[in-house]
Amino acid sequence: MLKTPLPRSFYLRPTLLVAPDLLGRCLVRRYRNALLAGTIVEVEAYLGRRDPASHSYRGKTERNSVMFGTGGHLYVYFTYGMHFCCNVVTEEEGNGCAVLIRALEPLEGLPVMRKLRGAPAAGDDRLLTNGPAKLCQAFGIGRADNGADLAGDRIYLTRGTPVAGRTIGTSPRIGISEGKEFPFRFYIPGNRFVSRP
DNA sequence: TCTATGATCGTA
DNA sequence: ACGATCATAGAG
Repeated sequence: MLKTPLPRSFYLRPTLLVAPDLLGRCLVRRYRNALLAGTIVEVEAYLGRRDPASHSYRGKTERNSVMFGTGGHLYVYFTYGMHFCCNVVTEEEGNGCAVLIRALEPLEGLPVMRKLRGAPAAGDDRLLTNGPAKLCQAFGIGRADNGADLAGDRIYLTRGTPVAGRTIGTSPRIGISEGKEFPFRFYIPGNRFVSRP
């Protein structure tokens, strides 16, 4: 596995090209002294000001300001009073586009992930990272990581094993009330760590 | 100030 | 199906 971070140019493309291209890539996270890693198996695209399901739909606020920055940064938000979720910002400054990472297949650092997830994931490693809030907890991602540069050395993506376009599954996005008609969820069919089949 | 609600998860 | 639990945004 190549350990060098993907270049900035990877993220500066149209979001609907980047999102499926993230499948099979590897998320690497340095957490204290541990190295955590996982393969991305499920994502959702959010298309900025023209997308009613996007946090950036109503323009820039303090909460979503990272979304309006340059691609290649991490947008972390807090929701439902208890969960963090993380997105990869795409395209150029001002567009407000991002891709939500919804599920990972753990590769390295499983013992640390089990400790961070605690009892809810006991006895089944699928429960470590098969959801956007679960994977953030397993990787120790929180408020402090909002705005992190993916070209840095704390959190970044590596090339991994890209997935051929024709084998990618699509569906409507999960948990939204508007924009349900668009198939902007992308996943690896049959992978055990996808949040919903 | 005040209030409704959410890109969710775990338990029943 | 439902409760937990609170930051955020928009209204007043």
